Amino acid sequence: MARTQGSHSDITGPRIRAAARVLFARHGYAAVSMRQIASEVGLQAGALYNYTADKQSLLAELMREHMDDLLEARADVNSPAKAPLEALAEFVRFHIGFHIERPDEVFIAYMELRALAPENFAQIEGLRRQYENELEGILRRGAEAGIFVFEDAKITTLAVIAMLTGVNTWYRKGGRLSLEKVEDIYWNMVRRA
Amino acid sequence: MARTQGSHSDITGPRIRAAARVLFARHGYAAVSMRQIASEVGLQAGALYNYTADKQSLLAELMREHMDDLLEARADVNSPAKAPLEALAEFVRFHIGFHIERPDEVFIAYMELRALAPENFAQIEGLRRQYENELEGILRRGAEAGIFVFEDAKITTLAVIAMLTGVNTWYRKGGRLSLEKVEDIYWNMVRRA
DNA sequence: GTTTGATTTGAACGATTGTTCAGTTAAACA
DNA sequence: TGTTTAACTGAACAATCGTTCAAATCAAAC
Repeated sequence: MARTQGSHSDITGPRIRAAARVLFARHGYAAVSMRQIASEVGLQAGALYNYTADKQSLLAELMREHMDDLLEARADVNSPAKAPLEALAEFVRFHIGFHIERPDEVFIAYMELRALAPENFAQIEGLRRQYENELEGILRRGAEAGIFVFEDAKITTLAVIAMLTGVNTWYRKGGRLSLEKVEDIYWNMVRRA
Repeated sequence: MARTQGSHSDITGPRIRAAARVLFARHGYAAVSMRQIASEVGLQAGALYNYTADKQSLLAELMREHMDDLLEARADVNSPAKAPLEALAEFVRFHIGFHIERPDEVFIAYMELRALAPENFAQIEGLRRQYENELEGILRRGAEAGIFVFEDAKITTLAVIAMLTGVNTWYRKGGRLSLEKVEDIYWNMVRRA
């Protein structure tokens, strides 16, 4: 066995995904060629296929990685036995904080769903629903306790998440507002609704 | 001169743009081929070039058409000498009403700016700024009159428009909420901020 | 019924696409 | 030092891309 150390492969893989992430977010999946990605990493196009089965899988991997990070980070923070109102506040702050740090990933996860092959779409959609269920659970428990009032838990879940993810359309790191300010703003918006 | 009447060209042109609009919105500009567009209209790809110089111009035309409609519709409604608060309410209702009726156009105008060649980008951006200036003018007049309070008129303008255009991420025609309800909701949100 | 010119076809073009693969390179082991 | 093998190159592939254009088609005008 040669080249277990000093090998490039354990650093090239992440570099490829990073380049793809930036290019996909900036120009869109369909508009980016494998040669562009390779050139960004300093490789020939053929070398990419040591790290991904094809272009489609590269996109799917990026999305899966993002969703896995999201669910894992959420699991780290989540404390199951909390009052609904407190749990909702915690969720809002977590969601804003996580998404504000990853504008490229969020943009891709939202925009390029249409570029996913059916099987990949189903998988990513499953992870997404898993995350939505966290919020939906909080809302349902709140409704049972008579704290929250809404018509449909599913729709309300989607509306809240759409609203929260909307931060990324206007917030840029290093802007006037601090993360805490933004979290407060959105928490107030959610609470009112 | 033959075929001034009964000619197909005055119906084929709009049909091409309509097909392109739907396909661009659904799959993205880069992912849609001229052959797909042509096939949707029942033509061969070559025939499209009687109606557009190239694919890029087709996209630019769609955007320009949309922005022209927007500015024209706005000019029809706008009554210049109104109190700032009333003018702002009118603007919010107009913006929501106009955008909610054109989800495809709005989505393309927002997403495919990156696909525009520099000169087309500059032109569309000019029209967009023209529209933004309408709102910015209202805000400035309101600030001078001491009715509105904000730090930066330009940023506030962008924030309000981004927020309003956000309707299209969740509102679908035929949903539970009526147009008037939605207009009310957003007007309340804007007024608070 | 013939002419006319707008409209469309169908084939072709060069470029670019995603992908494959035999061969080269160089680091790690014996 | 020589062998091994992961990592990469560079060329090639079939397919598809946007675009062009001569030829065919069509319906209105005379």
